[in-house]
Amino acid sequence: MKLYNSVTRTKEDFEPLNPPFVGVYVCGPTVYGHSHLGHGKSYVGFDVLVRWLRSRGYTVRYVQNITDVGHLTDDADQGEDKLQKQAVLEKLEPMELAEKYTASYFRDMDALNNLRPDVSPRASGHIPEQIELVLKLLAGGHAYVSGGNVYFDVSSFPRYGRLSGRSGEDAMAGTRVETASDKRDPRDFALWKKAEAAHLLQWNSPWGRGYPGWHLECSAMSMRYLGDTIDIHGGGLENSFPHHECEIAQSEAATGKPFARFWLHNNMVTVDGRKMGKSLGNFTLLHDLFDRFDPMVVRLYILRSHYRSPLDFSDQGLQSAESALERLVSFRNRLEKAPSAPSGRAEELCTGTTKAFTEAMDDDLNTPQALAVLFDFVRAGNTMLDTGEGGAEPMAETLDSLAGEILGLRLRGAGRSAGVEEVCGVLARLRGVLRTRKMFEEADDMRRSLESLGFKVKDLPGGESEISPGGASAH
RNA sequence: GGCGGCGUAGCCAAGUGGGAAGGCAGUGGACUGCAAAUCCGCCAUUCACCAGUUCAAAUCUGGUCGCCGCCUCCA
Repeated sequence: MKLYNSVTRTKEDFEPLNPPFVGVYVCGPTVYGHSHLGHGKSYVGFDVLVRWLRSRGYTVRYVQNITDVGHLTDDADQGEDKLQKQAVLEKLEPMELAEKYTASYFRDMDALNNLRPDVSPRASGHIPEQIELVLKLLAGGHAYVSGGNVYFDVSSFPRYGRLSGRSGEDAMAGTRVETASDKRDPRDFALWKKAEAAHLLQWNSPWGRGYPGWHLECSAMSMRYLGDTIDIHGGGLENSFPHHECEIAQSEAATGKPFARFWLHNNMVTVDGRKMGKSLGNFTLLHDLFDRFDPMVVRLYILRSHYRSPLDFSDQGLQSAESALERLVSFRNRLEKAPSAPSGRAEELCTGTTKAFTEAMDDDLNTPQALAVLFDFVRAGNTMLDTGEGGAEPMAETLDSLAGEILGLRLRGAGRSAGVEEVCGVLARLRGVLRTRKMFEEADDMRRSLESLGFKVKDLPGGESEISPGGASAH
C-alpha cells in the first residue's frame, strides 16, 4: 500500500520496520474543551488508517496521547497553561478538568465509531520519562539550561527544518512572535519550563520546580510505547510546524536514530473557507452536531473527502451525507430480509468490489474512491435483488466488511430497542389491513403521522407493509 | 515577506499524460391505490484563465487571477 509521506512529499510504498508489527503514534487532543468537528475529521482519518492496516494483516499498536499539561496559551515558551486557565474559569482542579474533557473526548470518538487507541498515555503521567529525555539531550550537548529553563539547541541539529521546509535563517524572518530573552537562538524551544509559585501543575526536576514543554511529551511517550523509531506518526497539518519539527529534532538528537518513518498529516475542516479552530471560535462541537445528525452521518461526511483535502463544513453537505447513508442503510436492510440463493454472479460482484475497494484504500487511503466503489456495488446489488438473482449472504458479508469493519460505518439498527421494533410490526399489520380494505384515507393519514415522527413507511407487494424507525436520521 | 497547498457540474468530491468516477439535488420513465424504496434514462464536448511541451494535457512546464494553511495555542 502507498501512503503520502509529508517528509518526502510523495506517495511511498509502506512497509513496516519489523513486520508484521506497525507502530502508529497520533497526536491526541489537549483536553481543556469539548471536541469539535476538526477533531472528528482528524481522528476518523487515523482510525481508518489503523483499521486498514489491521485488515491488511498487520499487528498495529496505536498510541494516541492525551495532553493534560504543558500547552501554553500563546507563544510556546511563555503564557499560561491552557488547562490551568480553563480550570480557574470552571472552578475545577486541573486534573478534574482534564478528566472531564477526556471523558467527553472518548464519548464523541466512541459515537463516531473510532476504535480506542491501544494506549492513551497522559502527559502528566510521564513526567519522569520526559525529564530523562531532557537529561539525555543535555548530556549530548543538544540542550542548555538558562535561568531554570531548559532549551533545545537548534544549531546542534542540522536537519532541523526538513519536515516543514524552513531553512534556518529564513525561518524567523517576518515572524510575529517576540522570543523569550534567555534563549541563545530564536529558533530554540523549551524542553522544560521553570514554574512560578502560582503555577498549579508543577513537578520537581533537576532544574527546580517546573513543567515540561509541549513538544516533549510526544517524543517521550512515543519512545516509551513504540521504541526509538516508529513506523507512522500522524497529526493535524497545523502541527507540522513547529510541533512535529521539534519532535523530530529532540527525538533524533537524543537517540541518533530516525524518529518516524512516515509522517501523515490530516487537513483542516474549514467554515466558509476559513479554518475551524478553537482560537477563531468558529467551531461546531461534535456533541451539538450529534443532536441534529446521527454520528454515522458525520462519519460518512468526513470520509467523503480525502484526509489530505480540506473539508468545508456545511449543513447542505451533512444533509447530502445523510441521504447517502440512508442509501447504504436501506440496502443493508434489504439484504437482511432477502432470500439468499447461491449466486455466481453475486460472488463475482463481491470479488470485484473488494478488489476495487482495496486498490482505492491502498492508494493513500482514498476513501472517496472507496465509497464510489461501494455505491456502484449498492446499485448492482439492488438490481440483483430486484431480479431475484439471490446472493444476499455474500453481499451482506462484503458490505459489513468494507463499509462496516474498514470504514467503520455502522449500517445496522444502531440504538433501536426491541420494543420499538414490535410496535412497528403491529402498526404495519394495521396499515396492511386498511390497505387491503381500500381504506386509503385512513391508511394515508396513518402514514403521514408516522412519517412526521421520523418513521419510514414502505408498502410491499401483496398488501403487506413495513414500518421502521428513522433509519439514518438521529430522531 | 518565507514555506506549502488548492481552484473539476447547482452543491460535495475522486481522477494527475490517451474513456471526465461516485454522492446529493434536479428531471423523464418503470413499479405503486397514492407514496416510499428500488431500477432504467437524462444531467461537465469539458476540468479558474492564458501561453507552451506532446501524436495526445483536467493531468507536464511557464505565467496570470482567486482562495486557503503554516510561520503564535489549535486535530
